[in-house]
Amino acid sequence: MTADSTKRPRGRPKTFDRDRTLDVAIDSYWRDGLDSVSVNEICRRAGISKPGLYREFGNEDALMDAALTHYSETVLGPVLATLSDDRPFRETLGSLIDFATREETAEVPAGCLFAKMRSFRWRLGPITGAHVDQLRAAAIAAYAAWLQRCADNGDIELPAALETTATYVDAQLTTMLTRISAGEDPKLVRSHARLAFAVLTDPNSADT
Amino acid sequence: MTADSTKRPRGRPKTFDRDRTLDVAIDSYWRDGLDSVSVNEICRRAGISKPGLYREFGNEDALMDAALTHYSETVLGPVLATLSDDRPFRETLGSLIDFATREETAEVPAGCLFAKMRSFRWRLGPITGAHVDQLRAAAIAAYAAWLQRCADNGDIELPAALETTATYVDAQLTTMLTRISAGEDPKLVRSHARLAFAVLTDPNSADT
DNA sequence: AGCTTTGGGTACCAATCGGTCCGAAAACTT
DNA sequence: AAGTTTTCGGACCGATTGGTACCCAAAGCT
Repeated sequence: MTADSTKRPRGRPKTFDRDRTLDVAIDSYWRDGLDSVSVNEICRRAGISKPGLYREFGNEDALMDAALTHYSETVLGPVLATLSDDRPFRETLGSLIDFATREETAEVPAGCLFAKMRSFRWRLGPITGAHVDQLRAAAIAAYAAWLQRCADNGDIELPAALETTATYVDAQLTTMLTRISAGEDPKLVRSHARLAFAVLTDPNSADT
Repeated sequence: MTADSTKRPRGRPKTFDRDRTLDVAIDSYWRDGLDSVSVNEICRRAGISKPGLYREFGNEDALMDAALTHYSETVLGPVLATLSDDRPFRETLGSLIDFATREETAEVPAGCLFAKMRSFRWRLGPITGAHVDQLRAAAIAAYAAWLQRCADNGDIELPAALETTATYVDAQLTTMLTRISAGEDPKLVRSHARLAFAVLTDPNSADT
């Protein structure tokens, strides 16, 4: 049931390409950082007019939120979903580290748009800001569920309270993503990841 | 030999207070972040005119550099100097963590101006940027010397190459400072510090 | 007093920001 | 052909940015 000429609505046909604009916005924010890409710049890169963009998204806050929504559906969701797979702890952790230290390609920038938005948190508008908070809570809950399951399996031993450990994993991964985005050497960051997660992977003596 | 009325230079006497202006700049950059304090704002807060500031410092880059210089002399230097004290590893590490997770007071903002500049690195001007790079290298060298000495003493066992371990300590402390600046709970950050540095403080089985 | 020297701040500059007004353009309906 | 409806984008808005031209005030020297 493709729209036929008979189904054409009244008025001038729309030529604004929402998806393409969103792609440009995501890539720009992701690659260059939220604070160095203005609305003007996105319009320039997407080859659209500013009123067109504002008609479609409303304002900058809503544009960023739309970008985050699309990003979380296509990138973040799948990554967090792998936490539910029943694989050995070390294997899943390795996947997470690989994701966090992925090098930049022509198609996909390094780092993570969500991580960038988190470090930009206090400058975000109310819509995007609330969305970031919600996604952050969801990520930590996913980490917690994963860790709890691995602890129940005897796959790991929790080195601290579940909540503390989950936020620790979150903080370490976020830091890695930030550093990769900043252009640091992925090899070095991975070495640091091994040190940071040794407290989880190594059988260590319990101390005070 | 205080300058007497006889030693007065020609011309109109200077009323511009460089030290006070620098104090205002440091406090503003430190407390509010480099990216949210404009030159205009600093002039407003210091109660000086913009040309006055530009006559004294030249441009924004040089002003930031002057702020960083003063900060490194009064805050950063003393902290890194404690690394040369011959105290037990855990004690020195504890001091570093206390410094990094210090809560904000009326006089001293939380976090660290240098850490803020590092996360702002690619936006800094050439002068301040080079200065930050140099201070970063100095900090890592100080960490390396400290760790090497503790390893020689048998106080710790290096979990990785010296350079890797030194940059790891640097990265973890910087992350802590950033998170404290972002308003995170110091208690939680300190818990995470215990986890992150367990690889250094705990006697752990050497693995691959 | 006048001249020189130095420091002061008002008022401006072009560029950019997020955001909007409004008339032209392109389709369908009559 | 003449409306109606909808979307289009050029040109504009006020605010803010880093930075400066310029004129005047305040001092010592002659």
